[in-house]
Amino acid sequence: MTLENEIKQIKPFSSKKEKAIVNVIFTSNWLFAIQNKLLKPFDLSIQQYNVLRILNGQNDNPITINQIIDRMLDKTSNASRLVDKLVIKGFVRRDQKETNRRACDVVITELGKKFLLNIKSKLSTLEDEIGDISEEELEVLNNLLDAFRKKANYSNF
Amino acid sequence: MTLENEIKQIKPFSSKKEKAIVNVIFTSNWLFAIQNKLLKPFDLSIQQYNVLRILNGQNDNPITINQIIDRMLDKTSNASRLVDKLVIKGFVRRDQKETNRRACDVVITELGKKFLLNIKSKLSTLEDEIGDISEEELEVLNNLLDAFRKKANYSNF
DNA sequence: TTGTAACAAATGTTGTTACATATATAAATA
DNA sequence: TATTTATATATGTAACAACATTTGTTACAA
Repeated sequence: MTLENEIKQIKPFSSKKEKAIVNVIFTSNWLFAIQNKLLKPFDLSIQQYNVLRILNGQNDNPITINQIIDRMLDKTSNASRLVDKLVIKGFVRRDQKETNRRACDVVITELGKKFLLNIKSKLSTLEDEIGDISEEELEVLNNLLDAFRKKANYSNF
Repeated sequence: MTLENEIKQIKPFSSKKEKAIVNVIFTSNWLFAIQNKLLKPFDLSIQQYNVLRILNGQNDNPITINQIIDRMLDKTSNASRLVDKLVIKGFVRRDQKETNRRACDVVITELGKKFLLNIKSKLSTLEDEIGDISEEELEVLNNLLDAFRKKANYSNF
């Protein structure tokens, strides 16, 4: 179904670029809704899930809160409290850094790894069941999205 | 810049589709942050802005709250309170429907139209300054996103 | 060395969102 | 007609997020 039909738009988009902007946002929200539904039974928010994935991707190298924020898809200012929740659940450990007592080392625990593995097996069906699109097309999509995020040099946002 | 660099990922994505999922979400958040920054001086949230655009797209035909929800990019359950805020600002009118006293007619006011026009002129620079990508590529991007949102018939999310 | 600035994280506050529930009305059915 | 069910919106509540501020620590310059 095309975007115009899905959002029941009457006026056409004023440009392909405007449509692409809306299309990216709409698709993202669509993915969010699906993921959210899948994560709900695990009592884990998407942001918590993403932090867990970031830590898992570190191969046991601890990272700081600021580094987590850097790597997050949505640069939330609440990483500190997100980590809190993961600590309470036992999925994450947070220790004061030895070299810098302001910063802290955050690392995923074995329990966190197991939990994530369990979730991933459930979520992988999501990947299988969406996207009527070939490997070549996925490659193109990824490249176009990367290009789409370029800003003009003089722009100041 | 590629996605992997932007989110400083160490492990590669396990599939092009997984990368595409993250890429769409990341790009959407990127767009959100830019739009948010541009709308901030107007004291208007993105959701309020979107509702205003939906109403403006109606060519003076009133629509109900449910129809607004239908057309929204993020199907929030708070359309009622969003309309509240726009009514307070004088950008929108809400009347009880004559044919159905449960429902209501929501319509944009002249003030709302003027306000939107003013904002749009500011936001159009956003469109001009992002996306290093041709018209043909935008067409491809839009089609790929539409295809990406397809679900397998048997899937139940 | 002392004072100031910069930094990393945590926290307070305010507003928003999601979800469940309530209210009011309309439609359907017995 | 009376009762049940469905519909459209509104609202209460708890969790969450954004933003600003605070706390504790480090760096650096006078």
